[in-house]
Amino acid sequence: MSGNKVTIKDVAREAGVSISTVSNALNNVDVLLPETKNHILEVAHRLHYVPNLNGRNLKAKATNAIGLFVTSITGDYYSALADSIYQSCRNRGYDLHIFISDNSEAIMAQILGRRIDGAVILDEHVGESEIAILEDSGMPIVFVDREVESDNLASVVFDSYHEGELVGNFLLEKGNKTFMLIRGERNNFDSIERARGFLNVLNNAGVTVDDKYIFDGLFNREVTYKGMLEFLDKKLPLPDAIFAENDASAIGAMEALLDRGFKIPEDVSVIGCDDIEISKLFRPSLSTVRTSYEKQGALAIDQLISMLKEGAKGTKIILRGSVVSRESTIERK
Amino acid sequence: MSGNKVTIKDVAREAGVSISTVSNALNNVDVLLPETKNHILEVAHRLHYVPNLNGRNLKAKATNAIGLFVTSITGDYYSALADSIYQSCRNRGYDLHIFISDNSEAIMAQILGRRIDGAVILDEHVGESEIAILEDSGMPIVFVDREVESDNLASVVFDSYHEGELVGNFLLEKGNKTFMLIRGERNNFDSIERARGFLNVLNNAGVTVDDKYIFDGLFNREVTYKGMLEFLDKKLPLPDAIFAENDASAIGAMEALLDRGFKIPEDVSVIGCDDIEISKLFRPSLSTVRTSYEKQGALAIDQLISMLKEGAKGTKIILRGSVVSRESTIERK
DNA sequence: TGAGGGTATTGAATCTATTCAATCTCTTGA
DNA sequence: TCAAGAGATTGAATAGATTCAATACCCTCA
Repeated sequence: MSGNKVTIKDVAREAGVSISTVSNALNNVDVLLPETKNHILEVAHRLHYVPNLNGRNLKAKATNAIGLFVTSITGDYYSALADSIYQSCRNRGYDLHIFISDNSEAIMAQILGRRIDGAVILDEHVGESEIAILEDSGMPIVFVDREVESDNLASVVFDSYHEGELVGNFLLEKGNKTFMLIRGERNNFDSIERARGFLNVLNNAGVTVDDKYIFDGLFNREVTYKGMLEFLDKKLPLPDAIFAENDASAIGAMEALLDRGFKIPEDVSVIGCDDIEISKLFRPSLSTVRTSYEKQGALAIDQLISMLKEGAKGTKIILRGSVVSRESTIERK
Repeated sequence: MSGNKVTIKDVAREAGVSISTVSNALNNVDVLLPETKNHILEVAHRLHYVPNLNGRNLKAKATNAIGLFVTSITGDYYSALADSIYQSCRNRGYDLHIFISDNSEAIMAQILGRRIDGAVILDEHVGESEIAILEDSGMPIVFVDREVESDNLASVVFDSYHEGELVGNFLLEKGNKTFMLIRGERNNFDSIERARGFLNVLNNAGVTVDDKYIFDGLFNREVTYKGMLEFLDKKLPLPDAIFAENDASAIGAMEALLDRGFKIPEDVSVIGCDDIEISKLFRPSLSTVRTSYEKQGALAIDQLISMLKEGAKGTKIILRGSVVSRESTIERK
């Protein structure tokens, strides 16, 4: 009926051998008579025996599993990253356990509680003091949202400043002369860096952006939609091009413009950043900056596994994006 | 420097008490002198002690964790479901471990290996024989992609047949007379049921759909886009309304229609099923059938936890959707 | 003063699987 | 025939935590 938990002891009794022998048979330790081994395997299979992982991992001091810690699982970034990390783990023979977390305690419990052999962390809840503890624990960990580098701590991050530069150069090359910047969150690192890169490029070209043409979209579609409508109500002249610091925000801006009857890109060009799924599907399709989340995930696992298997030291990897030009931007004379 | 693994033994030695006393202090067993307990807690904190979960779970025969097994983590359905399951687990005080899987062995290893106390499974790789083993194991499990019901096995599924009926009735009430059906996959249960519900409603109203107006979109945007272009090239009269069995497919159909210069909904109405994120954002926004993944996730966890805590028996829950009317459908005279 | 009783603490068993040294069995060769 | 050696199997220790019966201690009261 139920509660039928088969242990190695049951297999041993049923097969008429010792527990050690069953263990050897199951772990391919090549010292058994083939007939003994086959018999044990047959019995184990018949009883639906599956090793208790708690016992196994306790003794082995290893789990063959990697943990991925994220604050959310919704959204293109998270799912693309999780997916590429999954693929990489799979190719390398590791199990992947994904944990969603809204505080760092659970993360520390899983990592220091030895339920995994290594971790990838994308979670701003983890603070400096916890990083120090993690470093001290010797557990190999790769951060994908901050720059860290030590014996057992590594990171794979994007160059947000460069993304801002890319957009600035792209828009200038297309002949745009006046600009609007829709910011993300004021104290978000990526937001600050994208803005800095963008504005520096413009400044170097002798272009300044008036404060009236900068507002906070908070990386959010609805917020930007409303912000854009407010801007349009002021009846100021439209800029040649708008840079929204992420695609969700850019879509919100485009919706507001379209709802007010403006044509994109004829009246104004719009470019975002991130290349989320909707960007390609929206009409007009959105120009943007693509960074490879797949590459980020793969590099994170590569690094984690070389720390795990070869005892490699953690390093810091910085990835750069590239512009994807679509319908929402146009060449201006 | 590193590899610094603190065990309960270290805490006991440092605090000058026995291992049992440390265990009692940490687990709030109320038999200790407050000063002893506080001292132990202080030492444990100072040493950054975190219990080894393998040891703890082995002895306790419980993990306080629920496993979610999915074949993928990308896509609106998976992420919405995972998110609602996460929220429910969190509210109930359980950890959630998400596992992506492309075969059933890993699932069986985790579940029968006792690394979790219960599971939610959305994974067609799990076959009948494995379900029998799971049932026999007594482990509480909720399936969200198939109907199962036994002492420790439960399910929460959608009524796809009813979804098809909803669309049929909705389109008939809007005055549509001729129809096109874009199917999903021929041997997919949801696809079969949605088609059956839709066509039955039409048949009961005396309407038939010619085979020329039925094609397979495989639940896929690109495939449907191409299929729709092929259809349009035949220059057959457009139907009043098109039902695509999922939203991705409906978006593909709309893209083809728009690219050929047709107007939606003036020339033809389009309705999908699933209410994915893009549906609301696309222009025109897509009418569709909404089923609550959030509710599905919450019910799955409700059920799982009552099996876990109260030893409740598994039941079968069937959820129904409702039509969301947006810009892509119109009233016809 | 010493038996009885309550409270705080500890020792030892236990959970399951792995590992390695020890044992047992069989064969071979002097 | 028996020692040596090879090969197969087993016993016992171990991993880190929990649990419960047992002990130690202190106080009270006859």
